[in-house]
Formats: sequence, structure tokens, C-alpha cells
Amino acid sequence: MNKIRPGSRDAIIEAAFQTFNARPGASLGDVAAHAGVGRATLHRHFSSRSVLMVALARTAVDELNAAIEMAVAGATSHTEGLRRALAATIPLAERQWFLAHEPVLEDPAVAAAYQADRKELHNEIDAAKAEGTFDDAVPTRWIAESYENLIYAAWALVRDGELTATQAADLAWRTLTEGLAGAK
Amino acid sequence: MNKIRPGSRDAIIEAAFQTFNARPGASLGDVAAHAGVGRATLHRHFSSRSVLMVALARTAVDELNAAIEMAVAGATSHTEGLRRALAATIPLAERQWFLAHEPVLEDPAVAAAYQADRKELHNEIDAAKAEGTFDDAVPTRWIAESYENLIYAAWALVRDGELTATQAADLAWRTLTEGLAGAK
DNA sequence: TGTTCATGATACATATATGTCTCATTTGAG
DNA sequence: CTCAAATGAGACATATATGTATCATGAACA
Repeated sequence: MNKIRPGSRDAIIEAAFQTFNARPGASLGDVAAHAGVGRATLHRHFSSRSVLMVALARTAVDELNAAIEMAVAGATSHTEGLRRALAATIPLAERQWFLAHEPVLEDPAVAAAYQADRKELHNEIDAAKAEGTFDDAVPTRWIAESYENLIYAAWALVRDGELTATQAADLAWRTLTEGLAGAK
Repeated sequence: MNKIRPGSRDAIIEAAFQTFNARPGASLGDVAAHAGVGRATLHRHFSSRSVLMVALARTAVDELNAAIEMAVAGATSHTEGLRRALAATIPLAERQWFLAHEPVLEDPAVAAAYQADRKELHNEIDAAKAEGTFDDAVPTRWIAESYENLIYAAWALVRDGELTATQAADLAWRTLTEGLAGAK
């Protein structure tokens, strides 16, 4: 065996996330250049553009699942689990955004994993409802959609350096559960 | 003068919004076909792809401004104005999404109009803070980002037929101001 | 009815992205 | 040091999108 640059594949995936998030229509040449790799090498790792896209999607799903699993590990309630999962997702929001808005979801395996995650979120929200965290009268789907979109909001402020990840997570959770009303 | 199809331009813009929202990398041929128009005719109205993109952006900005202006007309407070603007924006969210995520914002005029709208939103939020609607301690930028992202959430549920526009607007406003906490 | 003009279809040249291939170079293993 | 393997550079054919130009058609208008 002789692998000269075992990190090439990871470097390409990393560069692809950054490049495609900045410009979804970017060429593979742009990605390769950003990864500091020849275009031919990119094709050696990912035979076609769509193969690369699916790899990105799988990476995003796997990273999210791993991050959430680790974050939720010691949670004492479904509510606390949701809160920790929200905080853990914020740094990964850019890749989740990529996953949600790229037509990669036509890939069966990716679509299945994505739907499974959404289903799991709905289950946790229902469990949190039972714990009294959310109003039973509010549709679970709305809570889930708010949850996800507030994560994007949080990520935007963290990205722009206006808030720390912790501050953003706290604000997002407060918004979701208590809202932003004034004291008066 | 002799204009056989005065609606061509509007039809193209409409088709472009739909086509690009479904697939941002779609070709002008796709757009023309979706508009029921020849590709040559599309180029007669919009000389290049970027010209079309800027036209879409301007359309989105103008539509949003018009809708908000009309909705806010009789508002008795900044808070009520924000609430009405939120409801009025939900049906236009798809186009706002297009505007926010397409690199069209490099166009100076579009970027200026976009920034002006954001600035105006911040001003209204500050005014609503003064009315006691929002906690002064919460960054205005966070409220604005939550406001916009909850609009996307509302639009998603309306699009999927799970809520009416009114229901979605009410839920988004409640989430923003009071949160989704249960009664217990 | 005849004229005008937007239209659709089509051809065309150009540019760019893609995927394959070759080859000299470099890197790491033995 | 020697050798095998991966790499970068580049050539190459192909596909697709783009923008322009041409032309016959048909609808509106006088």
C-alpha cells in the first residue's frame, strides 16, 4: 500500500463545502483549486460531480448525527436533549443548509437519512410537549420548522461575529420557548 | 406600435422565479420553456442571464416594499406594523429567499435597496422595543434574523398546505414575542 | 386586404464545465 | 537506494449553456 496524501479526500470535501456554500454553481476546478489539489485528483476520489455531492450530503448527515448524539448523551429530559442538540447544530448549520437546499436529496440513501432525522426531531418535540415545554395546541411541524430556522438565524449571527455560539444558542432557545417579549 | 404579447416579460419573470427556486442552476432554455416562450424571445426581453437575475431581484424588492407599505398603512403602532408586515411577507417569502441566496446582491442598486430594507426593519424593531414589545436586552440583529427566518418557516408550512397564511402568521408572531411554551 | 412587427424555430459560434487520458514528477515504503 | 503508487499538469473529446443572427409565420392594426 502507498497512500501519499491520505488527507486529500477530506481536504476536497472541506473545500467543496466552502466553495459550494459561497457559490452553489462553482466548478469542480474551483473546488480542486481551493483544496490545493489537481482537478484530476479530485476525479480520482470522486468520479463525477454528483458523486461528490452525495458524499457531501452523507458527510453532513453523519456529522450532524454524531454531534447531536454526543451532545444529547447526558441529557436528563427530552427538553434538555433538544436544547443541547440545538446548540450542537449551530456550528454545523452551514452544511445543513447545503444539505437542505441542494437537489442532492434525490439520492435515495441521503433522502432516507434526512427524513429519518426529521422524524426523530418530531418525536423529540412531541416528547418535550409531554414534558410541558411546548404548547400541545401548537403543531409539531411548526415547532420543528421554527427550531430549524432559528438555528440558521443563530448561525448567521455567529458567522458574522456578533454573538458567541453559546449566546446564540441561548437566544434561539429562549425565542423558541419564551419569545422575545419585553418586561413591561 | 404593435405588441402582440405584452405579458411575455411578466410570464418570463414568473417562470424564472419558479424555475430558479426549484433549481438555481437551471438554464435559460428551461426558463423560456416554463414560460411558454422561445429562448430567443427571452433574450429579446433580457439580453443576458445576469440582466434577468437583476430584474428578478428588483422585482422581488419592489413587490416586498409594495406589499409591506400597503399592509402597514393603517397600523396604529410600530409593533402592529411589524406584525402586519410579517403576515404580508409570508406569501412573498419564496422570492425573498431567492433574493437573499443568489449572488445577485453584487449588483449595486439591488444591494442598496436590500440593505435599505434591512435597515428599515432594524429601525422598526428598535421602535417596537420602545413600545415594550421586545426585550431591550436582546440584540436588534437577533430579533431581525429571527423575524426573517420565522417567515421562512411560516412560508414552508403554508407551501405544504399544513397551515393557512393567517395561521402561520399568527404562529410566527407568537413565537417571536411569546414563544411556544406550554401552559404548565 | 396589406403592412408591420413580435414571435418561434433554427442555425451558429463561442465559452465553459466535465470526464478521460497520458506522462513526468514526487513521495513514501521497503 | 529502489520501486511502486499517487499526484499535478495538461491535452483531449464531449456536452451543455450562452448569446447572436436569420427567416418564415401569424396576429394586430390601418
